[in-house]
Amino acid sequence: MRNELKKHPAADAIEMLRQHSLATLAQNELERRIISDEIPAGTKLNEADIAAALGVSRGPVREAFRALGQAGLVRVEKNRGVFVREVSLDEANEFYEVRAALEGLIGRLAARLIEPDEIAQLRAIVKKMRAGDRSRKPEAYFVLNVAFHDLLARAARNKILLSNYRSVVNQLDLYRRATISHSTDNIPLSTKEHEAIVDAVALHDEKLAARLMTEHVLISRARLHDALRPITGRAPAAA
Amino acid sequence: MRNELKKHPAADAIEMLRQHSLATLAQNELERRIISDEIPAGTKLNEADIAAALGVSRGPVREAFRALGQAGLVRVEKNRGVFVREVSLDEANEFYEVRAALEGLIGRLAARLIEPDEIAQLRAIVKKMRAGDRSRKPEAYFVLNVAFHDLLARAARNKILLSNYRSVVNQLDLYRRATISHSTDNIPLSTKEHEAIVDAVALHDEKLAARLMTEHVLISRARLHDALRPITGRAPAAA
DNA sequence: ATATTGCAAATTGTTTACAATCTACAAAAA
DNA sequence: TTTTTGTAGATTGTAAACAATTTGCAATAT
Repeated sequence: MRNELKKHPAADAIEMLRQHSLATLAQNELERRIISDEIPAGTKLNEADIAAALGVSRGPVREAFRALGQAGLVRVEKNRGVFVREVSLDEANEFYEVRAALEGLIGRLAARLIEPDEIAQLRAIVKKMRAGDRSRKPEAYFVLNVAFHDLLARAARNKILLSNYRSVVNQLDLYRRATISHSTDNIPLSTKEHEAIVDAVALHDEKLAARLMTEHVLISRARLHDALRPITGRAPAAA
Repeated sequence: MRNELKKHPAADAIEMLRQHSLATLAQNELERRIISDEIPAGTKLNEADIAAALGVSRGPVREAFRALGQAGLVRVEKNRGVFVREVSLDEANEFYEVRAALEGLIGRLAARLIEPDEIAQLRAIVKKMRAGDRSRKPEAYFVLNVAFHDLLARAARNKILLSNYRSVVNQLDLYRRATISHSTDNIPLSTKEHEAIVDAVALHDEKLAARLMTEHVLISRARLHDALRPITGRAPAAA
């Protein structure tokens, strides 16, 4: 048996540097900035500028670009540069369809496999949503909404599903951010749906949870389109 | 209006080189070799060797590695190298769950949007499957099976769904190839399922098509596990 | 024998330099 | 004016050089 050393506090930091190359660092940092809308959709990403900003050379930045391109967060055009991806209305509709299917599976698996403490966490989130209902603070609600859905996605205990789900959500957010800053949505109704979902999951009712999750996504899409129609002036394409 | 030149035959080749950098070329070539099992799962990919084989420098190869890593086809370990991804049995089960959900959506959308000529193509594929039924040629059947499912995925007319579907299938194949070379599966039964799916899609019965597709995937998984149990000696984890 | 240590070679990570392409803008031509 | 052409600068694509880490294999110690 190998000599096991007691873990020193600094070991964490060492392990961090051990696994992360400059390319992954750059990738994580750019992903964070894109998802947080710090760098808005359509922005051109200049290699030299980003390399300078991160204090690295262009090589790692180019590697990060390739990964982000595959993740669908940027668009790479040869000899022209890379741009933060812009998601069209049609693409957003397609993403919603896929997300609805994935959330349906999440609902079913979560209803089957969720742990009691996770149910408690879900109820806590919904409680906060209800509390903030009157204030209608969109960004606060948005954070809670992400936490709610991500917690459920983790409760499904399927890593592949989780990563696919997160990928779809990230790309879909590129659309939402670009249009309205995730409008008021109609928070009270959405919160009621969340409550129904928690109840179904807590009762381990797989079919109901799956159905409610799928419907919740499609209703959210419809709500977003309703909020959008007065702006664009045209009805979104039918699903 | 701009002066439009008639398209010269060589224009295609020029357009090819115009859009593809050496990095994307390397990515496509490696992806092809991995998916075709020319490079089997677990293989270590040496940067210098691959660069030399493709006649390029290491830079583009490293960029390709990053994209393939994000696509889930290779695993990147810092300072150790990149390896063709190995998909475990547990991961394969997770992939099957996700694929079942995606195929369900594909069945529903295809039933809604499929064109007559596509139905004819589906029937032609199934006919070939039936013809080859007696010979039980696994690799020939495998090709037809891929064609069948990919055609349906395209018929769903959702680019996002299509790319997600293909990504899942590619990664799932890493598992199948590594275990048995996609066994005899029980081709007659599988072909019957395909026929039922075509009928449902041709009748535009969305609910039925969705259900049949989902079940088809889960049954395929069960069949693969049945074929596997005599080898591994243990029952696969429950879904 | 078994485990540990210490190089040398191989491999990966990163930077730097160079080549090719695009962009912007001015000059010339229609 | 409008369009075209040419050129300088900026930006991206690729290759090559350098630095850091790992790996394989002796030599040594236990």
